[in-house]
Amino acid sequence: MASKAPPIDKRRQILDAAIRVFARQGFHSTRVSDIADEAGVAYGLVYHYFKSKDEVLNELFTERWSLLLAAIEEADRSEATDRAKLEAVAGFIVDSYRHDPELMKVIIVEVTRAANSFGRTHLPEIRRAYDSIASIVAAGQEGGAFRKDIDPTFASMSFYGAIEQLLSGWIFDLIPASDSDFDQAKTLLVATICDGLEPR
Amino acid sequence: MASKAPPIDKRRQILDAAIRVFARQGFHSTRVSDIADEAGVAYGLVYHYFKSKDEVLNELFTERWSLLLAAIEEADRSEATDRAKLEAVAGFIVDSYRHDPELMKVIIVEVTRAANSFGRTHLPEIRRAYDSIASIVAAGQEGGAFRKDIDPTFASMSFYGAIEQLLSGWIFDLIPASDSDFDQAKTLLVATICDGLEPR
DNA sequence: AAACCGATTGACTGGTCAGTCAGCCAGGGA
DNA sequence: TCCCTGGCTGACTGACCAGTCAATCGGTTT
Repeated sequence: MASKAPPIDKRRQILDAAIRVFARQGFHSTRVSDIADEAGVAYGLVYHYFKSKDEVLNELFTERWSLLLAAIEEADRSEATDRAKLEAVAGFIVDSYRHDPELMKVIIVEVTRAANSFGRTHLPEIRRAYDSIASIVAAGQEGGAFRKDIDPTFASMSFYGAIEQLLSGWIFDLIPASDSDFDQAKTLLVATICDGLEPR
Repeated sequence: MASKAPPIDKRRQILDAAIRVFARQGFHSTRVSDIADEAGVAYGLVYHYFKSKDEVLNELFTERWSLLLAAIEEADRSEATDRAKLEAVAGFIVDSYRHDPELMKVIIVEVTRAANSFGRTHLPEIRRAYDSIASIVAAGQEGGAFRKDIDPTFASMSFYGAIEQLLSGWIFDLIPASDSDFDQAKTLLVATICDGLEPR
């Protein structure tokens, strides 16, 4: 008993190879043969497990984005202060990058910031993230923790935009990306959005 | 005398057509023939004026980005308050979108947020924008207008990221884009980054 | 051992386009 | 009138690559 799955999961192997190749060359300039080569697998096998090249990227995105959505929604529902909820969101995304920079690079560069081509399909899911963040802000306004003259949707876009810009900076070596930079970023992100630049 | 240039500038005509087509279909899925058709011009003429399809996009980006850089750098040098300088930057970008949404869509979607493929070539110029904004923030910190515990580069990335995210929201119909939304955005953008979400 | 079946292989096909190029045409000069 | 020049034309080519498919392999069942 207990041996329906082959010893090595070729499907997983292909997905992991795809992460590496997409991160290195970008989705558009990777050939399906590149993925197969990187995975050490025959060309045709990619099509045994996936309907198309697009579906490979799809799978990578969905796998990770659902985690991210879950994390944001959990923060939203938690009992923490509103500011701590935002910290949790920023923290989760920054840590995602820290632990798997290649995957996050692919997701941001090829999906999230490619809303014209590939990301178009996923706009609803992407939007759900903005909405959940907006919901945290709205709750903060209700409870008096945040001022009420800034539209929650607007605040959410700014916050998320700042996070993504930061990741882009790391991805393309525009800003230093050490462990301490990551930790600082979490704090500063929230400090900026909550306290602002002007001294109190 | 005075007629070296043909009555209609075909080169300009091609560039304008390219803006429309790139905005509609995205760079990757527009064929050079699409540009020629939209411009009402023969296929080969595109190659008379431009070395390649890439060069068309290049030209569009450079044309507009240099204006943007000039505007930011002028704000940086001006005598206004530091907060007003940031307002000038946000205002210029928002107005650019208001007056020419298709061009800005192309620039953001195909260059600025496509740092992996096309944007890679332009990273230095893009970076210059971040740096100039950072320089405004740094000046504000020197003069005591801004708190000093937030790294200027970090603040600059957050600010620019927020702006770009907002434009993306307009571009992809995630948030309403009326004239009053544009005006509000300028103010809120600066209010958020300077004052923060928490009440004072 | 023979039939069976899903995993695996990689040569091949069909379609798509960027870029080339040989030549056309209009109008200015001799 | 007849060249000459350079903007302009669009059919054509060569390269590239996603996706197909017929064949093979290796393990399991009867």
